[in-house]
Amino acid sequence: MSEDDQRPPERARRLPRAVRERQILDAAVQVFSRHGYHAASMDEISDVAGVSKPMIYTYLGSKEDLFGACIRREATRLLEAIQAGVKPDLPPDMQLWHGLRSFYRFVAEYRESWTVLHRQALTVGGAFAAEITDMRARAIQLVAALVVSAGTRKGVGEQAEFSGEGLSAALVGAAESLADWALDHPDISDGVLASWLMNLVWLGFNDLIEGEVWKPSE
Amino acid sequence: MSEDDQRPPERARRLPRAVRERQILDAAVQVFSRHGYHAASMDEISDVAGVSKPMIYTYLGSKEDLFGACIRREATRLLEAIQAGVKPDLPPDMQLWHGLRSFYRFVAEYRESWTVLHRQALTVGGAFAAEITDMRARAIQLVAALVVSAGTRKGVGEQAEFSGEGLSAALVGAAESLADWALDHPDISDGVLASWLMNLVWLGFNDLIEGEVWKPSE
DNA sequence: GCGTAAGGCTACCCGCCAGTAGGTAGGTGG
DNA sequence: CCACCTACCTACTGGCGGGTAGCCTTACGC
Repeated sequence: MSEDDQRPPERARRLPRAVRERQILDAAVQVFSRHGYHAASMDEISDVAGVSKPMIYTYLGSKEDLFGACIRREATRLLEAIQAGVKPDLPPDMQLWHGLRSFYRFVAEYRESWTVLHRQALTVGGAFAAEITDMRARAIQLVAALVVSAGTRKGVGEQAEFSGEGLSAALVGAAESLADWALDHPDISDGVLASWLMNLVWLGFNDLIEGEVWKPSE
Repeated sequence: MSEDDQRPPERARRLPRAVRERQILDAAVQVFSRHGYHAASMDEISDVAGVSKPMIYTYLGSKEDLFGACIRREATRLLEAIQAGVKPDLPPDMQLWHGLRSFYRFVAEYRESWTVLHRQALTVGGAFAAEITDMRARAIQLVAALVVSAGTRKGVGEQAEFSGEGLSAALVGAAESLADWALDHPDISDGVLASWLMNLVWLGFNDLIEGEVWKPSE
């Protein structure tokens, strides 16, 4: 009998570092997205990655370092996905629409990335929470710029019924919430989701610009 | 010398069970809202409550039980606060407006309750996540009922540009996100916040009902 | 003034898990 | 075939924190 008939379950061996790091990060994102930072154990991550625990420590450092690496990789992916879809020379509403479509496409394709960024990253507290909050704030300001540019173009300043930043915060929240909802309704396309939001938000926003205002009726 | 000149830092002693339970729950909400479920330690909670750890276990059971008690108390508070503000015989838009105002008043007054419910409860997984998701789903359906009642009144059914449930999910998300934003802007009143949202959402929604639809421009 | 029950605490146990020490196996140059 | 390096692993430790055993103390009935 030859010496290879007793090989254990055939685990890939002696792979280059870059490949291992990818495997580990993939596994970490998966486990973190399922259990959250604190409830995730390094043992489970190493299991899923098909790699022993010390590998993780040599390649990617402590648990916190690992989580940071995940967050940054996924955040970069998300931003790149959105930027790839946006066409800067279009009018504000079309820019927003394309951004939204890219966003929903990303969330559908990388649900675990989205879960980690949206749900889990804030629960760690400290530096990561700040990092994420920051990124979100930048997203809000980006949207606010679109909104305000569309607004001032028509001569609307800041007034009681109108705060660009506040409205943008609401809009971003609406987009996120709809993303979560869409995870349970995978048959709805990104175009439809983006359209819903545009119809909800942009029409109302247009009215506001035109000076039409909703007021409590008594 | 009398026997009371060496009293330690004057901790309230021998209080009835109901009072202790309140103290413990208050402390737990505070600590859970700061650190999240897993990172919160029973020792810290007992410290903040001014009570020893075994008290917590005799009165409120395990850590999970305690968290459940927090969630349920705060959820009840929130629902009662909203129901207290809503006037069921008004038209849909005014109902929504009053509900939103009550909601923002609650969030401003009990920020920790809101944080626990919104941020932390989902990270525990299992029964609590389900419970919260469920509550949120009920909130969405409630809003959806308002939206649809206003919609069908004008003869609009389900169509490509219009999904009552989807829009409501977006609306609830917008409301939540604006609540988070408002936590950093405490000078903005609940009435103003609610008005912003009404202007953003209700106007757009009205247009939609009237058959005006936003479409990508090419 | 003495039993006894209920309020309350100190001091401990023990499992889980982040992090590591120290070793083996396969490849490469001489 | 020997020296050495790098990829990789098994097996451990140390501490943190959930949960508890057992004791003290105040109030009250008799």
